[in-house]
Order: sequence, then structure tokens, then C-alpha cells
Amino acid sequence: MFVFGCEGHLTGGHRSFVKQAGPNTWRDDQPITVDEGSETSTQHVIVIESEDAEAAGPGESSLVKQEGSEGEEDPCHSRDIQTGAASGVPPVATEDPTSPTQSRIRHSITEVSGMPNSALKSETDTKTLTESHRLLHTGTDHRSDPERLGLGPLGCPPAPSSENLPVFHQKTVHSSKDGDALETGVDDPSCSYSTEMDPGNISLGLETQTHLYRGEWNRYSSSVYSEGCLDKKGEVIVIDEVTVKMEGDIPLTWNADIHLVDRHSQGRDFLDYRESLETIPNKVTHSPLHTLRDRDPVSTSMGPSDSHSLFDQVLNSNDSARAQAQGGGATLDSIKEKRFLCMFCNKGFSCPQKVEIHQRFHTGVKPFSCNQCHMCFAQAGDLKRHQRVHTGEKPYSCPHCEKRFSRLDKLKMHLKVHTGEKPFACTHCRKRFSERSYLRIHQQKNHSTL
DNA sequence: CTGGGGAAGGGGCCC
DNA sequence: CGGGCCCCTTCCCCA
Repeated sequence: MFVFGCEGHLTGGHRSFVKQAGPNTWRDDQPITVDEGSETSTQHVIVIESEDAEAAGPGESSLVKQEGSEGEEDPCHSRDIQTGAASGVPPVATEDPTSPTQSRIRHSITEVSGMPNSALKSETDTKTLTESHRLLHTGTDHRSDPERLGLGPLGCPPAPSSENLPVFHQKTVHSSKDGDALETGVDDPSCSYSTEMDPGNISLGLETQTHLYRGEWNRYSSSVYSEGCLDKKGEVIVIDEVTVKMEGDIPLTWNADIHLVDRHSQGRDFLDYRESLETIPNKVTHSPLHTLRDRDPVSTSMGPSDSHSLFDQVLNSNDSARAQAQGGGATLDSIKEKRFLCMFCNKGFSCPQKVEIHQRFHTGVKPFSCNQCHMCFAQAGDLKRHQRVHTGEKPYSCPHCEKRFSRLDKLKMHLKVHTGEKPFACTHCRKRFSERSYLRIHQQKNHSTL
């Protein structure tokens, strides 16, 4: 069972559920009854009763959905970053009332959640950073307003002529001698993302994009933009204080060995966290990237192959430990099948690319942006699918009527109209529905015990 | 007018 | 990369 409690905050604040990943959750060809009557005022429980679930008794839910505080302001996350006037940019973040002066920069990264282990806090008080830090953004809504986005035709961002434009690709970031690339706007061809990335997306990528998609720009804009500070000293491009959002239910295994896996996180791909360590040698940070940096000062100059090697080593060590924890029953082959672990949820994948894609789910990084609108996606396929909205392409036609659909799954859903297939039955009234979501809505409206 | 249900559209994510 | 399933939202129809 894959459990990730607070993912909803990252995916739009709607989902927070525990889901059984096994094959017995339900079957299309089997009538499914759902009992949602056990919900409480703070938690909705949806029980899909498969054969196994029924056999196991009422306590064995195949699917549990938790709701309750979804609509509330994200309790898992609060932060403030305060900048002084010397930065040249007005303070855009919530002022820390405990800070007696604004003459210095304060980085306060606080992750608050109900789980003590997931609380992350990093604060840095330094005067020396005051002049070297530069905010990338002013806290305005970069995504929703094309003009403020500075987008060119078709919504594409202009060439990164501004030195303030963050370019998160490896070449620029990782090479201290490559500042020209940033200033001239000549992108490394290897960076396929940069040409499509909305500047706002980039700076926000690691954290609150998803919130912003849901129209929460105003809430986060002030604090978010402060996180992606670009520190440029001479020719050294430094991305300062970029944090990966760690929503409430960061696994308790978020510890040292997991941090080492961060070497391969896409944060590594996008960021070179090379802040002025000299000036703040005792700086303590607790974001994955920070920890990584602290643990592996060489990392910033490592190439992909190097990082892969280290990554493999770490993974192997993790796998070994895990295998030992499992009593040594796991074979080497089985371990290697999914030996690339997500740094956030420890989920295993068969190759690093899949880990990277998966981790976008946690980080909110969405490198694929639509050139027709301002939607961004974590996966290329999602962008391709989305673009049919603009093109109007509907390659899937219903054989029973004239309707056409842009997606095959929608066609299959539509076909239920003709077949009358309604595999989802309510346990309370035996009413049947063609879709699970219909059933859920039905039970919420008619059988809720609220 | 209101509420429930059906249909459809679209995004998120995994395989 | 496509398929598939999940979810939510919106619109429409009807009692």
C-alpha cells in the first residue's frame, strides 16, 4: 500500500487519501458497492467492498479517502522570508514579528504540520547576505497575467536576457564559469525545458506551483518568490534558498540516508545551491537540497554521470539496508528492479528518469508548458494530451453515435452510455452508477451521516 | 426554483 | 509515449 498523506496539497489541495495499490481494489466487471456511511465530521471514509474486503470484514477497507480540512488553508506550510531594503526589492514576505530590524536578511523556512517529524525549519540571519541577495520576483502573479509574465507571442517567455532570469539547467547552474550563458540567453540545447518554462514556473517550481494553479497565487506569491533568490557574485550563479516543499506527511524515514539520495533529485538538476557558505558557515538548513549540500559539498560540480554513480551507491546501500531489514529475503534482482528511490516517499522506480518524473509530483515542478495557454505539466504526455484542448483533435469516435472524443478513456466512459454498464452500486439504496465518482457524489448527497 | 443524476471535459498520476 | 484510472468541475436534463 502506498501511503502519502499530504499529497493533496501538492496536487491541488484536493486529494488526501490512502489507496490500496493492490489488484483487488475493484474490478470493472464486478458490481461494486460503496459504503460511505462511516464518515465523521472530519473524515470521510469511502469503502469499496470487493470480495476480499467483504471477506476481511468491515475493518478492512480497500480504499479510504480522507477529507475534512482540504478546503482550509494549508496548515502544513508556512514560511516567511524577509529581505532588507538593500536587496533593492521591497520586502515581499510576511514580516517576522520577532525580527527587530529589517537591515538584514532573514531566511526563515518553516514547515509546520501535524507531524512533528515533518516539521522543517531553517532560519538564517546574516548581514553579509544583505547585499548579495537579489530577489527574482516581486511577488506579483506571474502566471495568471501574461503581461506580468513578460510573455511573448503565444505565451512564450522572452529570451532570458535579464540576469535575473533563473535558468535552472545544469550547464549554467553548475558551471561557475558559465555565467555568460545566463546573461546572453544562450541556452544549452540540453536544456529542453528552459525555452518552454515560464519564468514564474521556474522559480516556483519546487514548491507551490500546484497551489498557484488553484488560484492561490495571492496567498503564496509574496512568500514564494522570495525563495528562489538568485545570487550572482561575479560569474557565479547561485540559486539561493530554494526549498522543496515537504508537505505534512513527509515520511518518517526522511533521514540521513534519504538525504543522500537527494543527489539525484531534480533539485540537483535545477539548482546549484551554492549560497555564500563562506559568509555563513554555520548556516543550518533542512531542506533536502540543503542537507545535500551540507553533506556533499562536491555535488555542485558533479556531472550527471558522477551523480549517477553516487546515486547508485547510495541506492545500493539503501537497498542493502532494506534487504537486511526484510530479513535478507530480497534478491539482488528484485532490489535492482526498483532501486531508484523517491527522495520524498521512498517509493522505488526502475530507472532514474521515472524517479525524476515521479518527484515532480512532490516538488510541483512542471517543466512542460503549453504554448497556447499557461498550463504547465509535469509530464510531456500530459502536455500533449492537454494540447488537444486547443487543437480540437478528437481522434476517438463512438461507434454507436456521432460523438468524438479527444481521449480514449473518455470514449470508453462514454460507451457505458450505450452499454448501460453501471458497475458501481450504492450499498445503501442499491442504486447503480457508471462511474465511481458519481457514486461518491451520490453517497455524499444522500447517505452522508454528516 | 431546487436538487439529483447523467454526461462530458480536463488534469494528476501510475503503469 | 500511450493507456488507463483516478479525481473534480461544469453543464444539462428532469422530477
